[in-house]
Amino acid sequence: MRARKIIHLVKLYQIKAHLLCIFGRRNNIFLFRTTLTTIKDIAKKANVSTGTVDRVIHNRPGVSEKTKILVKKILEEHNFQINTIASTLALNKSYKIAALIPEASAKNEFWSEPKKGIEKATEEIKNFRVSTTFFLFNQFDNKSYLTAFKNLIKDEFDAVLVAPVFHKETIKLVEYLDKKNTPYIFINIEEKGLNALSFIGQDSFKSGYLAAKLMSVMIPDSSNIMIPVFRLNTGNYLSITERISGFKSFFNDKKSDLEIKDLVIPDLENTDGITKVLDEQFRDHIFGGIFVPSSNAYLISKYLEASKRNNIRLIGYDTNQENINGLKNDTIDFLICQNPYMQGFKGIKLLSDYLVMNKVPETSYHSPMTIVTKENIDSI
Amino acid sequence: MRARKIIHLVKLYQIKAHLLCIFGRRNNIFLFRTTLTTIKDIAKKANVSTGTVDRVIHNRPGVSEKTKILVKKILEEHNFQINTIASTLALNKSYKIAALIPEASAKNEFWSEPKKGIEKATEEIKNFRVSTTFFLFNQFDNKSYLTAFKNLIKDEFDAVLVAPVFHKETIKLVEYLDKKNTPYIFINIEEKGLNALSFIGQDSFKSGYLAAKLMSVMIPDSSNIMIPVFRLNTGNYLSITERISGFKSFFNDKKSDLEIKDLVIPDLENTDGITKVLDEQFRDHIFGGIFVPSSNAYLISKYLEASKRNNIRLIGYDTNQENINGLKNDTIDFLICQNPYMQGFKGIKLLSDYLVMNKVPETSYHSPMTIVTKENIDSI
DNA sequence: TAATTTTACGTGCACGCACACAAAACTAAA
DNA sequence: TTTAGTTTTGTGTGCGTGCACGTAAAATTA
Repeated sequence: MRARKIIHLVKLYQIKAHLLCIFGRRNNIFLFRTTLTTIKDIAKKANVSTGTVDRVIHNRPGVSEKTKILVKKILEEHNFQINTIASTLALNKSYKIAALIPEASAKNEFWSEPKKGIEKATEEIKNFRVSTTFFLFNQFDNKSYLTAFKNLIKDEFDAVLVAPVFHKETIKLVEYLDKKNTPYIFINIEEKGLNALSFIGQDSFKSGYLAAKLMSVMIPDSSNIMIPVFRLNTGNYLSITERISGFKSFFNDKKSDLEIKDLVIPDLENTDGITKVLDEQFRDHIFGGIFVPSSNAYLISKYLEASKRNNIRLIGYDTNQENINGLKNDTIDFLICQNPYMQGFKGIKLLSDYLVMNKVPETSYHSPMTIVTKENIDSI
Repeated sequence: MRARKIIHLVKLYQIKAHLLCIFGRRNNIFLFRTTLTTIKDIAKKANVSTGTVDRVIHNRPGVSEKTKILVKKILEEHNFQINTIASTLALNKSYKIAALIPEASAKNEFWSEPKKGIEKATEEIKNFRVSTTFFLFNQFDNKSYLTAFKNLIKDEFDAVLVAPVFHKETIKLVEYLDKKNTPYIFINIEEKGLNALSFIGQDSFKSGYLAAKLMSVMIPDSSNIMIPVFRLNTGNYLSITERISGFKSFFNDKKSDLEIKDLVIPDLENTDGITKVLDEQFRDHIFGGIFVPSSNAYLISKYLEASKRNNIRLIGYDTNQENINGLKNDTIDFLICQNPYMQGFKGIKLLSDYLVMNKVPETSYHSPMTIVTKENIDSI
């Protein structure tokens, strides 16, 4: 018994000695370390019990104004921050996060990446008793989005990660969450003006601007550019609009007199239809480049290949398999990629940090715009 | 007393109920959750005490073969993973990481970013009792690197994060660390063939390849390209070589017959000297583009401006202030940026994970090659 | 002034794990 | 069979925090 105490004393001594921080500089050696002050230490300094310190920290009632002020002062003096890992252990509380994202399909595997990121993050935070439940929907079917939402509200969740693919339906969802005071983060698609805790995704406008830059160095100043928009891209409609306006604003800023032709393509399932519409355009114009503001660049790529139109520069979004094929056979020049894995990962991490340690995230995290070419595709 | 027990039982029940996982699919709802099995649970199943389970988990002696096998079986059946946060709390052990990186100067603020990343990571892991000590050196002075190293070995560290700026000196450092069995990770500069736990930085070869791609779309096929190398870039010499060979290999692969002129510039402090060397080159050749494989693109940029040579495409590395100026006044077209903040952050995180939870990192993490232009510089 | 309520603070257990130590279960020699 | 030694297993304490509960002292009421 005695011996054990001594051993613990020695341990304690080692730690305390170890924690003797030398802040400041000496021989270019910096110690960067935040002292581990415990509520016990604080309690001793304030001549109160740990219970009182705890009450002060959590603003629980039952502390006289006098001691409250004293303890608060000492807490601040020591820059005390609660030890989250001990706290979670003691709290023994579990959190449930819902992830409302599109399901990946063979045709469109984009959303498998955020899902993987979410799963990885969930794995990392499981010891904090945070779990994730997926509610998947068809990104082309707003009904399925509503169904997923209805399934979601059957249970209680502490936070929600949403890919707000459908605007109107998202308003309803948000209304519900706001009423319930449930925090939520948007990923991939930005919805401004709502009470989201944060947004994680690309700055669509700037990505369009960058695409324009790339286009401008590839084509002569006098060229025309086509921007085809596919009807069925119901989802990230706003992103697409933003990308386009970013793209155009580059040439505006440059005071370039090159012409940009918007083109709506009604049905992305119908190859013949696409061909017809594009043939028409090419009859009337000479295009130097095509900017596809969605992930469907491969459709244009296939058309260009089939109709043997060479020397037309093509820039698109996202590294889905068909786009990658386009890159590899030299019909697509650049793809702008938005790190979808990271979006899912970060989304869950931020929500977990918010729930577990009350860490309020930034209002937005813009994922880096990785530029993918035939040459670097394998290293992305 | 009785009441308290009951409350705890209720708590326990809630958690267990909560953990009743429904794996698999139902209405597109997935529960992604790894069950929280404790050593207590395992002990009960195996009809042994938690002490025995603990001994088995950590391969400690004193367990009969029979029970060891039994416990191991049950551990595997439940896919048991120790709860790191409870473990660190119980271990009450502290780890010290040394960070051996160049110091940022007014002239070269690049290394302030990894430092910030390291500080941020340290802050995040402080509750795991991991601390970081900086040993800074002058990136142009190998003596200072050795001094920093000597300061480092005065103390004992559990892991080291190194920017191996000087090759020969790094060999010595590594020899020492290997003997001491201290794990180390390289950031920013790759040193192959050593026992580093991991490398975090750019794939220099691929970045050169990408630069070549960008260059190739900007200049006519018949142009000449200049690659100036500055003598004083002692540090990342290998990276620079790799970048150059990546760059050249792009045009090799393309079977392009354009000419690439290597140029060694002796003294980067002497503007007149630079001007003289470059003037000479421009007298003899017509260059369509210049690829600066170091962070000194701004020197070329200044020359081009001063000598009023327009329409020469310029690609460089790193977003230091002078390079940014070059971007903004349109003399530099592209900068390839290597996310230095992330390198520091990730380096510390990986070492901490390795120390605290024995998580072995990948052998290399290549940071995304962000392409910076005048147009997106403000959003990076 | 006593009885009662309210306020203010201390105490002890639990979270999941690690580890020192106690205890029990064998083993083998006397 | 007893005893000492060895191996195996069980127990208890602490890590830092949260919280239910206990309890003096102070404030209020009768």
